[in-house]
Amino acid sequence: MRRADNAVEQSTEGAAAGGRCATLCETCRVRAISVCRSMAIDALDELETITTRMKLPAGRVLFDEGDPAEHLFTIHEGAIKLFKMLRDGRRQITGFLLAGDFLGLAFFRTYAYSAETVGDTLLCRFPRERFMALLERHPMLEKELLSRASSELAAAQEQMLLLGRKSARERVASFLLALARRQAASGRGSVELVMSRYDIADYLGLTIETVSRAIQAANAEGLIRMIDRHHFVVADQGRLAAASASG
Amino acid sequence: MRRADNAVEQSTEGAAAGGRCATLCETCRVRAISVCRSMAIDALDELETITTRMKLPAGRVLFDEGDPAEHLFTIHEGAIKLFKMLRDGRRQITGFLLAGDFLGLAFFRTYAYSAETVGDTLLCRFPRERFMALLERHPMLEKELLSRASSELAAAQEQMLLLGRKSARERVASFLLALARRQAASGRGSVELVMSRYDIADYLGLTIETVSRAIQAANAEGLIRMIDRHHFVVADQGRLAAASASG
DNA sequence: GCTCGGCATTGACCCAAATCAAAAGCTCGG
DNA sequence: CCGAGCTTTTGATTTGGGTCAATGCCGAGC
Repeated sequence: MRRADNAVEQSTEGAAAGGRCATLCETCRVRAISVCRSMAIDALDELETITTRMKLPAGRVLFDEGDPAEHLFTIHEGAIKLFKMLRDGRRQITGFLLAGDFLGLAFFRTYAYSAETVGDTLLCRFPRERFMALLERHPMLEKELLSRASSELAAAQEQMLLLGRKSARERVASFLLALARRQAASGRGSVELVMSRYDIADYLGLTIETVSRAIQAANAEGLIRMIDRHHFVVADQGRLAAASASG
Repeated sequence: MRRADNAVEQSTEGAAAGGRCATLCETCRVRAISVCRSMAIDALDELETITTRMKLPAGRVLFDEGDPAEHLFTIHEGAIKLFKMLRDGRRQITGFLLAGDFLGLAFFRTYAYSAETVGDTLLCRFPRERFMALLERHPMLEKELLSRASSELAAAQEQMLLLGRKSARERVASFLLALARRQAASGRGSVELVMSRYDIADYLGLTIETVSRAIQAANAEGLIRMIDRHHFVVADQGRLAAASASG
C-alpha cells in the first residue's frame, strides 16, 4: 500500500509552454465521457494547465479517509476502488470507478473515504483550489458536477438496497449484471472482473467464500459462462436479471 | 398511502400579491439551515413566488420511484423517509430527512426513490422547472446544492459501511447515536424516535424483532435509557459510541 | 371504562451465510 | 522449469439474525 507520491507523473505545464500543438486534453480519449465534456476548447486549455497526468500500478493509495482533500481526479484508464474501514479492519467498498469517472468531489476539508487503484491506472489530477476557481468561471462545469453527484447518489441508494435487503445470490447477480452493462458500452466480447474476489466481497457485504460459491452457481446454472477467473460472458440476460431481483 | 394531491396547500402567490409585508420566507424558522440560507433577501422574494407550502399528515406519499420529477421540496417541520422497494415488497429506507433538509435533487426525468411523510410534516414545494431556472440566476444556490449533494453522498457511504459490515447491535447503536447527535442541536431533553420499529428495521437492514431486542439490550446495559417507546436519552455516550463501532 | 386493532416485545426454532479448514490453481522470481 | 506464496475454490461446521408464534401494550372509538 505505497502512497502515490512517488508515482510516474507527467506535468502538462512544460508541454503547454513548448509551442502550441494539439494538447493532451483535445486528443483525450475519454473526454466525451468525462467532466470535461461540458467544457469548450478554450476552457480545456485552462484546465490543462492545472492537470497532472499520472500512471499508477495496481494497489496504489490515492488518499486515505481523513486526509486533507487536496486533489480531484478523473480516470482515464483502469479502475479505482473507494472504501471506508472500521477500526478492526472490516472494510466496505462503496464503489468502483472506471474510465471517465470523476473522483474527489468533497465539499469538506478532508476526504470521507479512501481511494486505491485496482489495476494499472491512468489518471488526471487537479489541485482542488485551482479547480474550484475554475468552477467560478465555467458554470457548465458546475452543472456537470451536480449532475454527476446526483447520479452517484442514485447509485449509492441502489447499493443500499442491495446491502440491506438482497440475498447473497441476488447481490452477486446484480453485480455481474451491472458490470456487464457498464462494459457493454466499451463493446468487448467478454466482461472483465478487474477486481479480486476479496474486493467483490467487500463491495457486496459478503465473504470471499460466499462470492466464489455464488459465481460458481451462476455459472453452473447457465446464467453466465466463466471464461477464466477474471472474465465471463452473460449467457442468459433475462434469468440473470431475474436472479438480481431488480430491473 | 393516499397521495399528496389533496393535501392542505397554501400557495404564497396570493399573499405576495396583496401588499408587501414580511414574507413567509423572511420569517421562516428553518431558513438558517435550509438551502435558502445562501440566498439574498431579493432572491428569496423570487423563490417565494414559486413556493407552495404544504401541511401533510403522517404516512402521506410525496412521490413514488419512477414518477416524473416535477417538484423539489424543503422540510420545515416533521420528517420524511426516502426508500426503494423490490418487486416482492422488501424495502430499504435510504434516509430520514428532518427540518431544513432538501429533497428531490434529481438530475433525471424521474425520481430514483419514493418519499413519504413519517409524522405530521410541513414543507415547501417548488416546481422543478422554475427552480432550475432560478439556479441560473443564483450561482450561490447551485453551490449550496452541490455542497448538500456532497454531504448526502458521504452519509450514503457511511450507511453502506453500516449495512455491509456492521452487526445488528452496532447498527442500532449507530442509529441511536446519530439520531441523538442530530437532535442535540434542537436541544430537547430526550431524543425522539418519530419513526416506527418497522421503519428503523428497514433503514438498518434488519427485522423489527432484531431492532426491538437490540434496543432493549442497549437499555438493559445502560447505554441508553428508554423513556417510553418513542423517547430515550443517551445514558453513556462513550459506551454507545464504542458499541457503534465507529467515531 | 371496555374492546378492538395495530405496534412492540419476548420466546423457540431454523437457516443463509460466516467461519474454519484444506486443497487446487495461478503467477512470478530465480 | 520449479516452487513459494498468492488467490480461488470446495467442503464441514457454527452462528447471528431471520422466521414463526404468542403475548403485552396503548390509543382510538364506542
